[in-house]
Amino acid sequence: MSKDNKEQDILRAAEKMFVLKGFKGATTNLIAAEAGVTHAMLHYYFRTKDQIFLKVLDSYVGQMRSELKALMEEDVYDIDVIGRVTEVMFDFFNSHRRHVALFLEVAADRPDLLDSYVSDFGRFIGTAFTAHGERTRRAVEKGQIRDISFLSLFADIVTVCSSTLLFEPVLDNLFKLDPKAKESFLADRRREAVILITDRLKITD
Amino acid sequence: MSKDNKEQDILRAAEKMFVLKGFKGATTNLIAAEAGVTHAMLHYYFRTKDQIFLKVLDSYVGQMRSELKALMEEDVYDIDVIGRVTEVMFDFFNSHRRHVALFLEVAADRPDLLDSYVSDFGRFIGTAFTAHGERTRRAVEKGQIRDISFLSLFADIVTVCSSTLLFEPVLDNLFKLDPKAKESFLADRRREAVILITDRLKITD
DNA sequence: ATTATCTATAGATCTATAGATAATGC
DNA sequence: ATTATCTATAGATCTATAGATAATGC
Repeated sequence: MSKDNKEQDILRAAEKMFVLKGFKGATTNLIAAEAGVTHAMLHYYFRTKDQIFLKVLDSYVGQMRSELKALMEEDVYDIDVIGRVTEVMFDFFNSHRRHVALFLEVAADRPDLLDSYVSDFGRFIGTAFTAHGERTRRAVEKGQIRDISFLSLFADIVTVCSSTLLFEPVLDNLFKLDPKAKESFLADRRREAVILITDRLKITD
Repeated sequence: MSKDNKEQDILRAAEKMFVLKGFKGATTNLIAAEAGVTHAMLHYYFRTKDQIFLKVLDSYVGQMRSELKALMEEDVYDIDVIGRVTEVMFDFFNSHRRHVALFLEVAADRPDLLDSYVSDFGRFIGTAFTAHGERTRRAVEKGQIRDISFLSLFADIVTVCSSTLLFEPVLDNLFKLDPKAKESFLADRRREAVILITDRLKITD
């Protein structure tokens, strides 16, 4: 009713449609219909589709980064801790399923939309990676985990946690897994993710 | 010049653009420009954009399946063999990089385009999975590899081999890795993929 | 004659804006 | 008066087709 409501409705609708249909697929008409207004309203509040996207992204990046930061704050050097971090990362990707696909689409098709984040992002990555790189190096030295760089470890975790979720459309539409089967498959993948990461770090001597 | 040439030119251009821009992004105009004809020619030869896509896909599915079949023909029960299969799978995904992303887009947005493959695909998967499921079970029984189902093993390999390549746009556009750095990163990922898979299968007793 | 190619155009649909009207806040 | 909302429409662009013209194969 009041300004804030419609504006928020539009942002919520936009987020839903972007995530569901991708950047190109989420037309202003579709978003407007979902928000229960005419598409002219989107332009009234946000001028352009790009800016709506950036607004949506903005509300996310903050949240995502703090979640990721919390996740990386742990002292990563113990195998059990890394196993738990893997679970948290899996759940993180799981609860942001289609967001990752959206992010990849935009990175590929409209990297300009992400420009304003690049330097910021780079700085965050930079500090996190030097700190964790150091910790990882010491853990390897002390023989707590097998030889690995932090970059490889991070890429390993992202890899095993995100991949299944990116293939979700295949599970849904091609294999036609029913929700129950999918749920149990995903639970399997979560266990497997932890096994893959921790086994790789165990010292076999 | 002759009919076959233009028709082939169009298919080649279509494949290139679909892979580069995705299904939605590869407009008939773009494909026509790439092929050096007017877009009316695409309709003359193939009637619709959907049919062009299906023609392109057709030429691929055969090739991909035979590659995949060759890859799965090995008796999968020895850790070294599985390690080599992982390398082959990584190279397979690497040489079909953007095809996987295209496939995921179509599976999500236009699953109807894949309908004609579903039953066929299902049959292939079905036979392959029962055969390999049995082999895997025996290998586990004989103590050659640690307890795992073939489905999990297959999903593990696909996961560790495909993920990095799906994140390629992020490496290119956000991290702005130069080709040299990317190449060495990918070589790292390839080694890591093998390590992850084989370590998970080793008997630790 | 048949096949290949182009121009022109129809009909959808998309983003964006102009301008009229309704609602709200003094 | 200002803010919010809608209708109508401009201007791009996309897929698809009709119909004219050029090239090719008898």
